[in-house]
Amino acid sequence: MQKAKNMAIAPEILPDPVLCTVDVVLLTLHLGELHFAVVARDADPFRGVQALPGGFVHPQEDADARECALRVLREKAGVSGPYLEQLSVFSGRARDPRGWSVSIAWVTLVPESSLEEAVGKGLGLRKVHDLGGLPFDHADIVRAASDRVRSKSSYSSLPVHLCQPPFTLPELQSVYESLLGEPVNKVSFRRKMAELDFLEPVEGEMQRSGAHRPAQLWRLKTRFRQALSMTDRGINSGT
Amino acid sequence: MQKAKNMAIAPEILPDPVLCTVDVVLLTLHLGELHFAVVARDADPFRGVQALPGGFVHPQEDADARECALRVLREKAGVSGPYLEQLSVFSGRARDPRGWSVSIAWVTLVPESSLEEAVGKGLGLRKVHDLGGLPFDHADIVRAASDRVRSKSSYSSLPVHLCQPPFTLPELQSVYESLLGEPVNKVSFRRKMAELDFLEPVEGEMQRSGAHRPAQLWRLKTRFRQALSMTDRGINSGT
DNA sequence: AGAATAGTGTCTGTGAGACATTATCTG
DNA sequence: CAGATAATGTCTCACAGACACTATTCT
Repeated sequence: MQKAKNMAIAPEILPDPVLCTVDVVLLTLHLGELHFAVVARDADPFRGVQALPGGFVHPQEDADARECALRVLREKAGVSGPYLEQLSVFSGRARDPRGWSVSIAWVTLVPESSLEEAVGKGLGLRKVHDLGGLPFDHADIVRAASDRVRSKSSYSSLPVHLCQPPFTLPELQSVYESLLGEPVNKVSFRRKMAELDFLEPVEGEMQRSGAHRPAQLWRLKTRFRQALSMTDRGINSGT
Repeated sequence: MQKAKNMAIAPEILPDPVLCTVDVVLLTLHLGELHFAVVARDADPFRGVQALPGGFVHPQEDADARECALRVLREKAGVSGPYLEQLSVFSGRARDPRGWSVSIAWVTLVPESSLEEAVGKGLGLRKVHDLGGLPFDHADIVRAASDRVRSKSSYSSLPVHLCQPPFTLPELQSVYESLLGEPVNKVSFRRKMAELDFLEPVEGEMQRSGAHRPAQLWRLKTRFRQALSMTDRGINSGT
């Protein structure tokens, strides 16, 4: 990379500076309820307050905003290689006392087991409906994230990222039910999973909780680690 | 560490500057095909090249990014009060020779008739598949916009914004068919419009092209000017 | 009257949900 | 063998699409 300060901008047309940040809504399922991760802020404003993991874009380190979000996730939650989707931009002069700011918000879904170490080091988990005391417009961001995830859950493979592979279909079904907030018909659910075709069986079975037939174990097909599998006709409530 | 006092940010923790811009994909239907608007750039880089209407965020003028996009639309395309939806953020150090930049991209849909004046003043219209010669990553942005609009068209009221009210149901159906790229079943289409419930009849009828029964005229219910009406089960092809 | 398009009634096949049944484990 | 849960077979009803029919205009 030899490219120096090639294209300078004439000072008179340089716009006023905008603060450019990234915030990540890290979602996981804890005791059957959707939670998001918070960390204590280490600087003003709101020093010490629990907030979404985030930070300024570092143009020297981050090739783009996705890389920035991945860095934040690595540094603040010890998470690597997760499903990561851009949510929306939250912007304006009112949301941050330091000035006109842009927050590029991301959503990521991880199985609870992948957070154990970070939770030991101070990462917090809060229910997505418990939004009190969040700084900036982080409550809006979390609401947008959980709305997005819930609505996508009804017609896509998205919820699978909350399951630690390998997992059974009954386990995955209960994850869908937690997100959708209602029971799902078992036969329809399995038909839909077959149609979406994002799972592959893992050889070997699990027996868990003793006295019953063992269940087949499954994992996500690798080509769906970032792309979602979607269907026109959603998964509906059942039984 | 941080010695940030009240509002000021200590210089040592100030991140490198990021260029913050807005780009708008203005879509309309021309001769039954989806087109996007371009304007000649009035400054380097790419001065004189046809590009998406856009520009730097002006923190003094724009309360937030949506207001900025609306200002751009007003100034460069003479459009006011359109349906406007945030598309995505395009970011990184590679997309703009001036440095690490963020483009907050928006999509807007307008009826062709509302562009007549601006087209007379130099606004260009290009087919969404004709992406040659666009600067920056504008081709990616247009692709993302048309993909988004096409996919939302199958299950929402989105295409209605391409129709100048009042319009007839056959006219609206042909707009849906243009976007979906396939014919739609008339009975299903009308059932779906009734279910989505975003239209209201306008008193008076139109007769057009003479010799046949006149059609009822419709317009969008006001509460759907920004919000979309959505359905689980999409509009599918027919006949 | 006839042509042309708007708008509706109705049949049918597909597929989602309900329910019943089989399968396979533990104790 | 009983009990528990996994997995599947099958019936039914709702709804999307097909098709035919009616409605209303103009020439």
